[in-house]
Amino acid sequence: MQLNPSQEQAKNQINWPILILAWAWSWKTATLTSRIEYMIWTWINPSSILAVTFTNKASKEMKERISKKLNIQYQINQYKNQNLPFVWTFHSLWIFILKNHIEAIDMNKNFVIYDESDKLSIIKSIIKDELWLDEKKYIPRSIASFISNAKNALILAKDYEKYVDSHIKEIVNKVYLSYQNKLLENNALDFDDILVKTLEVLKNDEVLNYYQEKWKYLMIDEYQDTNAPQYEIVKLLASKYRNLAVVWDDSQSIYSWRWADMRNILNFKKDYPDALEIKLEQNYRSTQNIINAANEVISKNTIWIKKTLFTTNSIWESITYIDAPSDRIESQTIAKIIKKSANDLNESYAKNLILYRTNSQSRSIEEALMMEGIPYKVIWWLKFYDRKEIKDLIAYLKVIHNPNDVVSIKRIINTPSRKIWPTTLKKLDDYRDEFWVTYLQIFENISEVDELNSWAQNAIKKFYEILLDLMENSKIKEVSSLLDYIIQKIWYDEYLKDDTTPDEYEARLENIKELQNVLSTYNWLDPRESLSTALDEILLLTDFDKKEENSNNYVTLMTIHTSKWLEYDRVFITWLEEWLFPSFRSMELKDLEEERRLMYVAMTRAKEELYISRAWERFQFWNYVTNPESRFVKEIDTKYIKNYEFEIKNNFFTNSFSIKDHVENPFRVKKSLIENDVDNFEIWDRVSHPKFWFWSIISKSWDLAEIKFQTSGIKKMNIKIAPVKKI
DNA sequence: GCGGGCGTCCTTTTT
DNA sequence: GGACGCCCGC
Repeated sequence: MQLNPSQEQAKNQINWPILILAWAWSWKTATLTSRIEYMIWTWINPSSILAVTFTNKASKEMKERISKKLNIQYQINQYKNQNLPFVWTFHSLWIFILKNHIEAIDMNKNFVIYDESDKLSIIKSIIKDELWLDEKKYIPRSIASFISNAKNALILAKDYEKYVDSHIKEIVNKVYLSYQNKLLENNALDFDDILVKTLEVLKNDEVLNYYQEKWKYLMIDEYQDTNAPQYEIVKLLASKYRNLAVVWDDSQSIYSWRWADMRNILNFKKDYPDALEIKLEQNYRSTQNIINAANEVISKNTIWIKKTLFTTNSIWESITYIDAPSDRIESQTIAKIIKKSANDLNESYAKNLILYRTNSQSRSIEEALMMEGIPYKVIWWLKFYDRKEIKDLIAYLKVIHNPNDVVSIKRIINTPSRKIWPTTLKKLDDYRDEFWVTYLQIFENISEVDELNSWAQNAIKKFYEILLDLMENSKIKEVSSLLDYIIQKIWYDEYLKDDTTPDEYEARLENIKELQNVLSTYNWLDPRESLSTALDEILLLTDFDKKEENSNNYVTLMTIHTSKWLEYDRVFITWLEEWLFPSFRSMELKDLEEERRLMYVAMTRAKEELYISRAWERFQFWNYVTNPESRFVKEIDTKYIKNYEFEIKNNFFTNSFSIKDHVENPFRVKKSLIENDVDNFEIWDRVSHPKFWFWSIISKSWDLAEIKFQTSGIKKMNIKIAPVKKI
């Protein structure tokens, strides 16, 4: 590949901070790879180069390119090889640092990582059993999001008190403190902690110095998506040698809801006022028409860096608009188009990507694809790890690895059933709190726990024996045979068979087999190490990462967020309706602009053909609703668009729903004529709202109330006239 | 104590 | 429409 002048400039500037603006498909990965190659060519030690990406996919791609260029091979634990540049995702990099140096902040390196549901179960138990509060008023998910917010703003539990300015935050403060204690006791970290603790570790001068010397050349991709802790960590790592290159695109910033903060770009310029700025503006993928239309949409944003994205691809294929009467016809049309081009042109189904705003929207499309007999695959993040059988087995592995992991112990102690019931567990917990011992210590001396009858003691003793045996075996067995051994030892297969229908049983066996496959890639490491490496990586693993690109003949379905980084010949963007995309939760300017960037990302996934679709009538929220056409469709000049011609116009409504089923869109209920009695509403009352669903009141002064949605923002409303109902 | 049945609460987006 | 929690009957 021949680099263009700006790419060339980015490649050659290796001893200076640089800021690279890279628009969609400007070959930034290729540029970065050339830069690495060039560095090595100037005798820079490869292992002192660190490149960080957001997704496993991106890091895999970069590794492949580097392998090719340098003619070398990456292996699973790349850090063992001293002669390769480090290419990592943010999360695996932080975990690597923690594995090596978490002792600097007095934690044990056998820590485990808790996922979202582990986290919620801890928070729930704190709210219920420790604070004796009603989990319906103090919703665990909501409290969890407060805590997550705090962590990403770098507010530690011990400092949270200073920020308490409302009743709810008082509760959050208590939960936060207790939650962190529990994590510490369990030797566990949650996702946010991975960042916070890494930063803490790097505040140790000796450790920091070690990494500054280790990685003298830093490259960060997708910098617009970094959040505060990530920014701080990168700043620390780069502060000594100042060889930091960051790549970003403001138009593709779609993670502000995860605290990604574009101000980090401004901070970068402040930290490195002498930084060189380079723009990569040539798009090497899409046709001019798609690029023009995408530019036009994004230019409606008020915060937007002027783009002169251009391409030399001169084909002017129009964007096709499927303006369907019903959701069923929308999906059927998509299926037909795919089927037709597959049949007529004998092309692979793998050319097609179907995008939607939220995961739940895949269903209607799946049905149509199924009807046409088109093979497809829905990509759901973390779905693999979320499955019960996988969680069960991984919980066993986690406990073997870290016996302090109480959450996992609780998960497995009665799975399969050992008749160790919740009351027994409660007694164990009380005992543990009273005598300050670990579960394992209790198990060892179970006969001293007088609160338990001999039957329960015996059951636990048996469980403990199993555990000991598994731990013993983990020292000698490679990780995939350890899994075999666990399954056999706990009679897991029989448990599944009893517990499920034959079909489900088959599906679960499939998943376990898949887990086996994943684990067996770690077999060549020594047993303990393979267990620990596998556990870290499985948690970060997703369906998406297992997907071999274009190797199979199926249509791919995913959310737009997931599609970032990918390119397909033919792309369908579906459900283009107001309230859905843009989402009804994102109607404020700031959020709306992020939705628009999301549309930009979606459009630029297409290389050759782009289809956009909406339906006049769709079955949604257990009703038939009509939503107006998305503003994003209107924002594309009609000269770029042609309308899809439906073949059998008269058949629309025989396929569709009868008119009487149709109801008013619940999102667009006109302001209520009924005046609410203001005195009926109290703080902490839960109310329903036709547009925003379920809320609770967090403050009230006469008729003006602040109402908080469970996971998102606070809205001010006048209770008297707002269409709210007490529930 | 367990499991089935019924009521409640939901659905952004993900490392 | 489905997941999950809770209640009540064995």
